[in-house]
Amino acid sequence: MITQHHLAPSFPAAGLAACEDCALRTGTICARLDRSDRAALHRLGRRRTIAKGQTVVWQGEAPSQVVNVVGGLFKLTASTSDGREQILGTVGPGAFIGRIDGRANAFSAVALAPAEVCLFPRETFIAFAADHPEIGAEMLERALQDLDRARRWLLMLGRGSAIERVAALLLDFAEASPGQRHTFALSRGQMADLAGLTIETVSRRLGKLKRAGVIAVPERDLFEIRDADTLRAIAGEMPGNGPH
Amino acid sequence: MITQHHLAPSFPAAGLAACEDCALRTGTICARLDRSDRAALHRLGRRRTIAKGQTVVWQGEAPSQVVNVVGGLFKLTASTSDGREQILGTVGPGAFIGRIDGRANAFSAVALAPAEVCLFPRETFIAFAADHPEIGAEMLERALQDLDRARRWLLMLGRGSAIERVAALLLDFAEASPGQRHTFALSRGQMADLAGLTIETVSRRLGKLKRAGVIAVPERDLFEIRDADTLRAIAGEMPGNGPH
DNA sequence: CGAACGCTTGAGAAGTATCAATACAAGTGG
DNA sequence: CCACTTGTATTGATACTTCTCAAGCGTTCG
Repeated sequence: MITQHHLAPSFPAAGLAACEDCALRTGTICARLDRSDRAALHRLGRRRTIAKGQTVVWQGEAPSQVVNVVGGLFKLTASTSDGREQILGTVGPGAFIGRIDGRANAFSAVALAPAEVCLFPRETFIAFAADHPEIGAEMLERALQDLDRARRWLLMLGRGSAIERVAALLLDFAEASPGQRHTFALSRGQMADLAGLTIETVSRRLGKLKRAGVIAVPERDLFEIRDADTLRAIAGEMPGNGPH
Repeated sequence: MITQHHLAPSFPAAGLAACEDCALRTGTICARLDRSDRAALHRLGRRRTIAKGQTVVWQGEAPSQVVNVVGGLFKLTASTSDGREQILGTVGPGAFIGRIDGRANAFSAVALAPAEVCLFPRETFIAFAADHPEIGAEMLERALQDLDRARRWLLMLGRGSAIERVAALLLDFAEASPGQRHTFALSRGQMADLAGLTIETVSRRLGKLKRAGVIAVPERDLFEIRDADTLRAIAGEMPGNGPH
């Protein structure tokens, strides 16, 4: 789907031994490395905690470092020259941010929630990756997944109405948190930026879904899906939207 | 930009020795292989000519083969369940189409012009790529480029007005054919599918640009840029839109 | 010539953005 | 504790853009 979500709410404390805890996770760049290689990679980078709202990658700048997301949630945003912002997607644990060629970043990456990352100097990381083809394979897999998600969202933005987009977002949020009640991972404004709409339109469409009994919103940042079938029908069965 | 274009109008005749001519090109998957490896890869696939309008990859199907585009132009399209079609982008020589994991394709690939491709059975290609890391590196580079283009277009579809999208397409076409006069690489309907608009809106916006003296359209599928600065201003300086 | 196709143009309908007012919760400082 | 500010969400009225439906035009091709 559009957003990748938290695998777990907590992460190991930052520290020298952090890699050994962290690498147990599936889906990280390091996952395919053996213990000694992982230790070598660990020495090249440093672990940092990113506060909510902080930017780790800037649009238009050639990155001097690459980012491996360990925990938390980032939005990838791009702006037009006249200041309109579009969220290109969100990424969570396991994501790799930063170009490996020397070109400027096409987007900025901003933490939506407190996050944990590993930073590597770009050149150093490239040199390491050259010696470890497993990393390249992992990165290729991730890139192809990201490409798929981007193209699915492209279809949504190109051909979907406002209510289709909002419904798709809700299903996306719901997928991330099992159970009956779900939280809005994004504010209304962020949902609008992601869906290519305005805050008002998002709010109105949510209201419409609420009045139609498809969802319920007991609190401002909580919702419940009352009629999942209708919601899915509204979102439209986009190709690949089913269970992966 | 959004579309990748012809590197040259002609390609070597299909034949057993074709690889040796073709591989001289830059930007193909094979480019990084040495002569003997290329010959080995050549034995695994087969070369085919694709007629205009023919589909090589189907949305929703798990691909049994992967496609390496040698020449021509393809559109990548996806459809919603109710039949609305969105072009996700176009790809030209050097492009690689087809998932390497077993999942279903997220889009169809249709030839917009007579094309030349190399087809490889998926499993066979994967096995070969596993033995030749250069291929993985090349594919990663391509995937990241494609991702960038997809995200740029995402910004356009999410935040751009109809006239911005049309102007961006024109600049894209112009970039592909040097000189004063440029041809529309796509029909009005295809431009509409790509820009997420209707045929009528595309036609109307073109008329508006024509009346404003920004472009001239001496023939139906030819245009001239009269006021490049204004056209660029209308398209909006999207990040990375400048000369690569 | 007539049919088919792609493109253009028009009028009205639908959807979304914009501008503006209001509500509500969480701080902040007196 | 209260008044005040700030940020976020909702709601309303209106304007604007784009879509939809429909007709007309030019070219190509049988």
